[in-house]
Amino acid sequence: MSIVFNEHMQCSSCPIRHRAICARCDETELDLLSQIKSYKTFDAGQPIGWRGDDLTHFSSIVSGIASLSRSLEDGRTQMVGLLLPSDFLGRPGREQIEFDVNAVTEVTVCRFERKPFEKLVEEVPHVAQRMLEMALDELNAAREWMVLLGRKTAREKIATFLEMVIRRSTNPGQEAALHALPLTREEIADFLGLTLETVSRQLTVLKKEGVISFSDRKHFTISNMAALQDATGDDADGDVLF
Amino acid sequence: MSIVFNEHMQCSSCPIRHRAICARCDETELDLLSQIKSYKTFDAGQPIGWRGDDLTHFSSIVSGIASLSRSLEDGRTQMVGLLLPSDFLGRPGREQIEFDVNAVTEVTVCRFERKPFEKLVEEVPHVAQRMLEMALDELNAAREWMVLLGRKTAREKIATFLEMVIRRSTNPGQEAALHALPLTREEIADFLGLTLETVSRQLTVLKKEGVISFSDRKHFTISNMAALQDATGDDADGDVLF
DNA sequence: TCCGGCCGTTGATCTGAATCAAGGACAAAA
DNA sequence: TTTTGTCCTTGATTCAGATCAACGGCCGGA
Repeated sequence: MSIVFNEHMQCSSCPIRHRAICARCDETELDLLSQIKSYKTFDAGQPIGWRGDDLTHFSSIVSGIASLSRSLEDGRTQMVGLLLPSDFLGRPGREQIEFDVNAVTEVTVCRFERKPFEKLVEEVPHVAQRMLEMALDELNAAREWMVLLGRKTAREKIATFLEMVIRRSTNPGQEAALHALPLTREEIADFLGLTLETVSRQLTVLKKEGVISFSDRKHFTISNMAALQDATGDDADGDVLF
Repeated sequence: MSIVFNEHMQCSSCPIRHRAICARCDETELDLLSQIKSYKTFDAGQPIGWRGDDLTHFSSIVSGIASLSRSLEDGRTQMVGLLLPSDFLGRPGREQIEFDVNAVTEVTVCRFERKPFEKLVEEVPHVAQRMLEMALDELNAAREWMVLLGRKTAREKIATFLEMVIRRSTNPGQEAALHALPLTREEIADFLGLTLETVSRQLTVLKKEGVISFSDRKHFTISNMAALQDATGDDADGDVLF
């Protein structure tokens, strides 16, 4: 059974209450946010917005996964971010969206109209402080990702990606657990700066080596975590990418 | 003649007064910052800090250029940021440096000890607000850079890089002007996810095509801006990368 | 002025991943 | 059940950029 998000939803029972932009807010501040919030759900595969569109709302992902990407004219596409629950979408001070946003799975967002939200950011320091923290986390993740895109081999990219998936999954500790891979091969390719064929081949190699195994296209298990770590190309004291 | 940065330097006559983290501060707030600031200069080529070092100070670049980079164990290196005057270094809430920092040219920073600065970020909303703006700008730049690293050809990378250099140079309008290229070929390669040989070759190609010309290794002129733009692979309504 | 050490250029060759191409598996629709 | 479309896999071939290698130019120090 899943939660229903509507005007009756209380912030206090929100699943992202302590991780989203409202994390540092007290009850009074939460009330201010609450007054300007509304929920919206997008079907899997639906565009949430295109680069250049007017930025009418700021949103927090409440459930589901959205992608941020940019395309060159000839169709080459690079994903530049994956938005998971509690991640924030939109940037104060800009009037347009800067990247294409798509719902990878069904996505529900908690959103705020632009003007009132920008006013609130000025007036409630706890919101700006939390947004700063989150922006710096994302900046770090983006920089780690730049290392992957610029310098890692296809094999290292795939291994790093799988490692990230299990670290960010709902049961991160359990390496033997079945992990969901919500992206298609093409989406993974756009995330890693590869082609979908190369993604498929490298997954097959890791499978043949006994490092991972698939129950179906979208679910896998780690059979040999040490080997996966090794294949990432990162130092042993590896960093947290997201 | 260059400015001397010492304890007598007044914030009001600081070259980055209106762009750095203090940009939104009023005189009173500036005074608080002023009480905990000091200056430090690093020679060209010197390391400013290594990943994992204790983060003792937060710094604003006052003059010069610094680089942020990460290396894999086998020596492959990816630059993940170029810090120009007014850019900020260090991240509240972390106790270690997360990337290697090097002085590309001689660098002077205005710096603040960690604890008092973190306290100040909590107490002076204008600082957190400005830092948020700057972090979001950097995040955007990092994401644009991810597109370059993941999807652009060597030629497109070089053209995009040159375009960025002239946009961020001190005389951005003047396309006929002589522009400084403060990085070595190897540094450019580490920035673009290429080898130094490929950088050299692509610069030669653009030179032979009459798009750019070099007066010496570190200074060039744009001869054909339209051709350079075209070679970047970006849409005509190109974005601002930094 | 000569020497030694970067730094940069250019050439030859190699190779990892892209591209081109053909099917196969699966799920939803008819 | 068959059809249709999407997603994925696998094979053959190509090619952009890496790698390996040699040398040239410039600058600072002796």
